[in-house]
Amino acid sequence: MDITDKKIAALLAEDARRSLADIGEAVGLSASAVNERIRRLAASGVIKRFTVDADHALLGLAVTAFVLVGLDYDAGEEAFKAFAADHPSVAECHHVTGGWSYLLKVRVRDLAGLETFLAELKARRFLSRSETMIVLSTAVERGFTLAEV
Amino acid sequence: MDITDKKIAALLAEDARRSLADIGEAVGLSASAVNERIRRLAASGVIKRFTVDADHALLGLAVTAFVLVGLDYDAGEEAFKAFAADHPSVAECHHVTGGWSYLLKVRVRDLAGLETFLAELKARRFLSRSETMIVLSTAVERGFTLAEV
DNA sequence: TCTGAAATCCAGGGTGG
DNA sequence: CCACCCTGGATTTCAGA
Repeated sequence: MDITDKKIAALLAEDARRSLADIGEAVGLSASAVNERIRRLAASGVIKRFTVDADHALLGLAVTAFVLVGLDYDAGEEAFKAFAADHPSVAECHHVTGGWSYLLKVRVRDLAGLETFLAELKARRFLSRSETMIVLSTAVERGFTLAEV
Repeated sequence: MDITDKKIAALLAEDARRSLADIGEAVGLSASAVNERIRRLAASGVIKRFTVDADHALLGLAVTAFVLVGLDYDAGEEAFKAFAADHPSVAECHHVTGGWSYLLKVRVRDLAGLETFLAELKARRFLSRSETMIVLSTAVERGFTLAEV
């Protein structure tokens, strides 16, 4: 896990389809050496998976929202996490410090879909309170850059 | 943009290194037909980019936090967005509805790094107020699943 | 669907810390 | 001695016809 590995990881985060030869040129290694490093990065878990960024609006999920959840602990924290993991609208679920228990990032087709989602949370008695912030626009969304490492 | 395209996109979101033949088998198409569809998905912008999910903790970014920003509009909204776009610690920046202007997702090495980041925001007079939620654990983090489409 | 071109993967051997 | 790198060829994947 040296600086070269980090450069390779950053290059892959930008474009995972870059050829090994290209990456090698950028970091000053042969294609096979790069291949071996990527294999190790994946094996060690630094690279969790190869994936694609999709444009959710084009896929019919026009609305993104963040939901601050004040959990009703009678309902069970594990049950809540299981619900979040299983629910297809939940893109992220973080346990956070502060006045709220969890922060959810949800993606739904439209505002009606958001209302349905919130109704589900209420029906299952997970909420003691909640606050929803609808995303109007996203200025930045990225994996990571080298500078921050 | 039919159901097959969505299936392909979902499969790629799970594992972008799956072979065309595998994907073809899953959706009932030949490898080259899949190849052509992926090319179109990328060209049309449904697939924005191929990338990797990295384990930020292993890369030395142990702390993730969400910062709710109440913008001081004298400082300039465009300037703030430019700051967020350029700052390596900012993973996401969303303009949101509700009592706060922006929601930032930041990744830093440690709590000292978080403090430094907040100090930068203050030094540039972007904040009229702010609230920081540190991520204790992340239960869900994924691209998208087919069910939600 | 087929085919040439390109990328990836693997084995072997070499080099430096 | 171990970790890492390079070369060269076999195999797979890819993009266009």
